[in-house]
Amino acid sequence: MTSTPLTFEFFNEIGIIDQLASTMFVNALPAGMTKAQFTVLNHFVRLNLNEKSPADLANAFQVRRPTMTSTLARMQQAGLVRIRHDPDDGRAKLVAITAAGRDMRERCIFGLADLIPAMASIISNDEMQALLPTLKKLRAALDSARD
Amino acid sequence: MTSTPLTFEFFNEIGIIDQLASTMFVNALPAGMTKAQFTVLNHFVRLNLNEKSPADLANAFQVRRPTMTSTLARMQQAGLVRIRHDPDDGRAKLVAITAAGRDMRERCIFGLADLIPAMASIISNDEMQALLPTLKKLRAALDSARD
DNA sequence: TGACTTTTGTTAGACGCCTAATTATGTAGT
DNA sequence: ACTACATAATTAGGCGTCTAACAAAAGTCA
Repeated sequence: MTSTPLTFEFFNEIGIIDQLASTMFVNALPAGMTKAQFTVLNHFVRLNLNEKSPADLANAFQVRRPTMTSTLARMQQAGLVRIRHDPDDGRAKLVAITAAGRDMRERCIFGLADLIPAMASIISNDEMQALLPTLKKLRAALDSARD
Repeated sequence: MTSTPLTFEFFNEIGIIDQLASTMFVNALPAGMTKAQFTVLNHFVRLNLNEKSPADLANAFQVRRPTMTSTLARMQQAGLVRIRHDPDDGRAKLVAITAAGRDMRERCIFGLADLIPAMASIISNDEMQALLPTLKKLRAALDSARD
């Protein structure tokens, strides 16, 4: 299709896959839980972090600062994270996961477990493994292309 | 990382790539234009369509009906599409692209042209070509997995 | 010290996407 | 015909993401 350059077709597929997979993902989570919020919780647990600034978190997820502000506000409201002023920097804040946050993360992992076999019938490990290196490279390149 | 199963890592990369690429994409479009709206316009032109129902369009883009309703409402407001009741089905509507819509689509294509070389330095045609078959298969599988 | 620049976080406004529920219209089956 | 189910579109409400603009604090440097 000359009128659909490869580049557009490629990113169009990526976009639709993300949309569909994200919806399945969220539906496997406890009610009210979202992908963005789970990602934050998981980040704290996986990397065993104590406190991180919103800016650091935004950076870690390749998301803008205002996006992180609003996600964190909801998470704080839900008791999933604790936020305090950084005593060493009047501008900054420090975010930490709470016990309720860890608990919620556990329940998310539990719900998501069912998703793995479902996905296995849709795409094989070999296929994912084959694509992953290029995807990681692409992600890194796009990230550094951001101003 | 044992704690990040391949499946999650895979879809996480996809998600971030989509996010970053979409932002670049939208920034290359005329002011106020969005990816979703461009996609609709492009669909009409590429497939040389006359009229399509909102439901058909939603289906074509793997998007829910209410999503399409709101996108079309904005496009109609902007004069990019014309919407009328389907004379043969009291429930349905029929959407058509307007001259202004075609014009806008042209201007989008023009703006996007600059993106292709930029992307070329980020991922090669060969790499995209190599991934595309699996991505298309994955997209189709995820789509049919939807209820 | 003082002026300029950078960084952090927030607010405001817009979009796209979703789910749940509603209304109107069609279709099927008895 | 009537009833029951299915389909089209919408409304309402919520989340995540973005850009633009702003306030406050920190850093830089003459």
